[in-house]
Amino acid sequence: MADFATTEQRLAVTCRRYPAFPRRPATLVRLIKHIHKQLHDEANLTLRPYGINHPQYNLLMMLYGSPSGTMSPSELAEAAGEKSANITRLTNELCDKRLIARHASADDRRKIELSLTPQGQALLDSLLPDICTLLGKQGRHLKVSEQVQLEKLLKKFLSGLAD
Amino acid sequence: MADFATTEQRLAVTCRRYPAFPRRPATLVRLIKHIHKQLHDEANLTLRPYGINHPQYNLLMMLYGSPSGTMSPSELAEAAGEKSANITRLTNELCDKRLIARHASADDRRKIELSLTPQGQALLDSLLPDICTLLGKQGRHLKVSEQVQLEKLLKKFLSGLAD
DNA sequence: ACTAAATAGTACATTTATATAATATCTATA
DNA sequence: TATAGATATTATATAAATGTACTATTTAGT
Repeated sequence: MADFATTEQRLAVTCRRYPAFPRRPATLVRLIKHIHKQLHDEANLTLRPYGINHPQYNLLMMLYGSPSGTMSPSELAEAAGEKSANITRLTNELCDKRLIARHASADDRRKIELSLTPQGQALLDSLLPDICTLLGKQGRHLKVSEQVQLEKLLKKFLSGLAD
Repeated sequence: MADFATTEQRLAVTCRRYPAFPRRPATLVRLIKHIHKQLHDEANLTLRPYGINHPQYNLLMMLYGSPSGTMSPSELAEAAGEKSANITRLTNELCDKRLIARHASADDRRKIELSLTPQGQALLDSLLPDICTLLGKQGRHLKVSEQVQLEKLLKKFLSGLAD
């Protein structure tokens, strides 16, 4: 899977059979897919010892990075890129583990405010060293200047995707 | 979701609370996640009228791009980035729709050879124009030179991910 | 104030993905 | 040729994600 050569060969065959096929964008799309899968799997592997999976970790980190320390389920869904229906299940699981807490919002009674509990905070404190190590390893093949350039290009690419 | 600014704000807060957090790799990881999700959703939207979803389309395209025209389930799993257990269900669905066919391999009776049927080929012929349009649109914000550069950096990034 | 439309959240049913283990076949070596 | 180990595939059970529909609340227009 980390070997991309066979994928490129398949793209070459595809373009031969269907010359209009936009090879470069297609290559980018397949690269993104490969990388995403790899990142997802590696994160899950790192997180497993801590009893949570990647989506759950993401939710915790969204709350960790929230300026106010709280987010509503729909904000969380948007931030984490999950469907809102999915958030209910994931936050239920995190509530069951006492990693986050639900509180009714004062100014809009439709809303619920989610926040990290001390236990949730403690869990993050315990696992962040491993996550930092992982992120460091994942970026190791790129010089800082390349990381900056890649970030810039990815943002530009993202901006071309409709929403 | 296509607005990445709030994500960057959260990363800033995260780094303030936890200075060792590797901000640049983390930004790359979140960008990849956002882009992947967007690509996945847009592809599904385009494919829906044709009665297949993105994973199924991917399998068909792997076969389409295969030099020999056939692949075993495990080759297909590797190529499409699906877990091998998942391939059984997906290929079952495609077989039910008569888009692919299964044949026992002559030289290794453990193996099965999967190939596109004429109907599968016809379906691809009918949907590829829409897919090409989509891919063209998705790459439109990047100049060719930028696409080349992005491709190069993504490959380098991928090479740093263990397998 | 009253009503229509919009928003927030969740429940439920369905679809999709994963992990585990079972079965069959092949390969290598004693 | 026996047999241990590796490989290919699938069955089954479990988990995760999604779509749809529903309730409650708020907002905006009359």
